[in-house]
Amino acid sequence: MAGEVRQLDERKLAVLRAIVQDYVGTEEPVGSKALVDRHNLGVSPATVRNDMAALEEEGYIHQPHTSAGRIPTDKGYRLFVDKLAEIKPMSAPERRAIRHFLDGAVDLDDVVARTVRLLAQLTRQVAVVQYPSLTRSTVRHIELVALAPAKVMLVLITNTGRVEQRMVDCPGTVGETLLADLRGRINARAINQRLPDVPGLLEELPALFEQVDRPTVSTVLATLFETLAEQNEERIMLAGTANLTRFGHDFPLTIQPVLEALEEQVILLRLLGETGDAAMTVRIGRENAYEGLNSTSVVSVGYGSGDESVAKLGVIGPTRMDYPGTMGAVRAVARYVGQILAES
Amino acid sequence: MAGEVRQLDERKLAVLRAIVQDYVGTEEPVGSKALVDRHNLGVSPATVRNDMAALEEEGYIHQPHTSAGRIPTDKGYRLFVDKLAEIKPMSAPERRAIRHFLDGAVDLDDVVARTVRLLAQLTRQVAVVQYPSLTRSTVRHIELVALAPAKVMLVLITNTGRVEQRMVDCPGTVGETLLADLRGRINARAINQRLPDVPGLLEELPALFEQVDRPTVSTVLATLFETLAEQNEERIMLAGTANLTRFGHDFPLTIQPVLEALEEQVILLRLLGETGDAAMTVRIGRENAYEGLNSTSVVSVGYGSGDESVAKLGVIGPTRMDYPGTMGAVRAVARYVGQILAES
DNA sequence: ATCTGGCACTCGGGCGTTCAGAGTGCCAAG
DNA sequence: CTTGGCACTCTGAACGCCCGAGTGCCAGAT
Repeated sequence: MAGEVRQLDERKLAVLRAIVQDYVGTEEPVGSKALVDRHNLGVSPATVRNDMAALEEEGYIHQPHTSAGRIPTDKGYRLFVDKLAEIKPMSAPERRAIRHFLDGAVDLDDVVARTVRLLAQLTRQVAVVQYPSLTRSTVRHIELVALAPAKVMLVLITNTGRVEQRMVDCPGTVGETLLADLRGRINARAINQRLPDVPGLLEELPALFEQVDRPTVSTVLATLFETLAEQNEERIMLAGTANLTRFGHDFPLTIQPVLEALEEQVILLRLLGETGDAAMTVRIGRENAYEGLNSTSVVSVGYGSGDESVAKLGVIGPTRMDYPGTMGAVRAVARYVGQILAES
Repeated sequence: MAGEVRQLDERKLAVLRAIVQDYVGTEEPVGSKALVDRHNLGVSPATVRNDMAALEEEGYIHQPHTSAGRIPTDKGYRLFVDKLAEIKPMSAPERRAIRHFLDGAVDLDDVVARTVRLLAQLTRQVAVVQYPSLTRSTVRHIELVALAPAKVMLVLITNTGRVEQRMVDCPGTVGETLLADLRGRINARAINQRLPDVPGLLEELPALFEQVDRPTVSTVLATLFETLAEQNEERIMLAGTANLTRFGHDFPLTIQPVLEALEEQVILLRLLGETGDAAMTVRIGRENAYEGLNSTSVVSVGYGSGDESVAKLGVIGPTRMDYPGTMGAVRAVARYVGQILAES
């Protein structure tokens, strides 16, 4: 049949858009009168009421009680984000400020710290930034250092500036020549390779060494592979939790599960993990898998030094948030932090 | 004159103690009747009322409005903590659980992460743990690695398991022999020395090298000293912010400045910095320098691997907290994490 | 000298009532 | 299909009321 999903005509969409905008601004249910006043849709309140009834019928808005204004539902926000809103670009001064603020960073930690604070400030919400993950980055250098006769320190440096170090307890004494040899061979093969590819490239390495040295070589490599694989080392930085106080009126109930979620790196990582690599993702209310965040929305996007994403960042706010502005800020910050990473 | 500070007799103190205990339990102003019911002070409500009047006169308690019960003031809590309360020792099973939970840690990050979670769980408040500071610890090893002709990586490993690394851009090419020489001399002098003492011990080092190498040596040493001195690299880990929701009824107002404070490493570091090294410190309400924490209390103590403290930890909670229990938990956790550090 | 019971007083908070305003749905007319 | 009109609903603020918990004080008992 022709209209299995009933088509909403142009004006009804305009009404929905207006409702979302007003509600986000005032935090109060918005009625037909107020709507026609503030937005000049060229029709009367009565007409708007009819449209509202239709929108409610379709599940885009809902009224808390009879004779109150309307509030967008998750579905309403979803439609708004998908069809009705344009991402609001940052103004030139804002872009300059972002750029300038991030430029001051001295190392990777600092970049991430500045990014997350910046994002929290711009959006006035809770910001989350994932450290550039080891998985996507490439090897800049691998170093082996003898600390004691049978103790070696392994240091891995990535192109994103991240440094990981591990102690390796070797089965026997490790000579400096062996170490130098091993170091040379590892670096020759691994430099500029993506981390997940490295184990494959080093597989045949033990066979190239003398029989007696093979246990040592294998031990070192095992630790290296472990370090490379260690996904759980993915770290996250948070800022702007104080903005939670602006969440809603039914305060403690909403905020507690959110605070709990924010403490669980695992939950946050999963949250960001659901973000598509390149495109910006918006998860609204119930769309969030973790139910503590059922009354929040998450706007996230990947960022990276080159054209591909090495990590994600985003913000968490009430479903009633300024989506165009938030999305604009998130996109801009992701873009600039990517540039910074590429330069360093 | 005899009693410049009016002496509070034994019973009045007992009344104060009872008030604090009850208020902490119920969160409601406590009246004379309720007191004699729950604690068997062998006197009548009327007598208690007289005592209360005296206590109020002295500023230890106060009533929100006429005809309400009494609430302890900061001064009342202070007296309670100083004179009336005994730190509540952990039970044997609790101690075992602490020990067991901390024993599972695999590296320093993990120790700190586990400690802070544990503390938050035990006290049901916000826990803060400072990373073992570079200042107090000693050098285990210093490593120099040539990454490129004029680029050296410097790695500092401390006895607390902390690893710091820096890139050094040298004025000219650095030969491997020079590097080995320098590495040897530095380590010979610095190993097992306290970090702040190291610069003094290495001062004369450049003079021992050939004229041409001195700029390089000086550059490396400068970076090393910088790393040693870098107090601001002191990191802090937090947990239990969700417990803030149990703070009080006048919620958003109390919680916002606290959340803000928790995000500022600087504030937290200063907070912990005020802790006396060995003794446990309790700062109650207004005693906290930072005014956002004026309606909270902070219980903190130093911990360390040997007999001396390398860092601080503590909890932040409402002034109305269970001081004996909290202090017991803080002390126990500090003790055990110290042991763990000493072993590793 | 101290404790106790009694008593009058105060005040906050819960509860029901009232009232105004905002907003709705519906209908009949344009 | 839109509009103005109208009757209806419901919330939230304001008000008044009363109960009860708690106090301070005093006079008498120990």
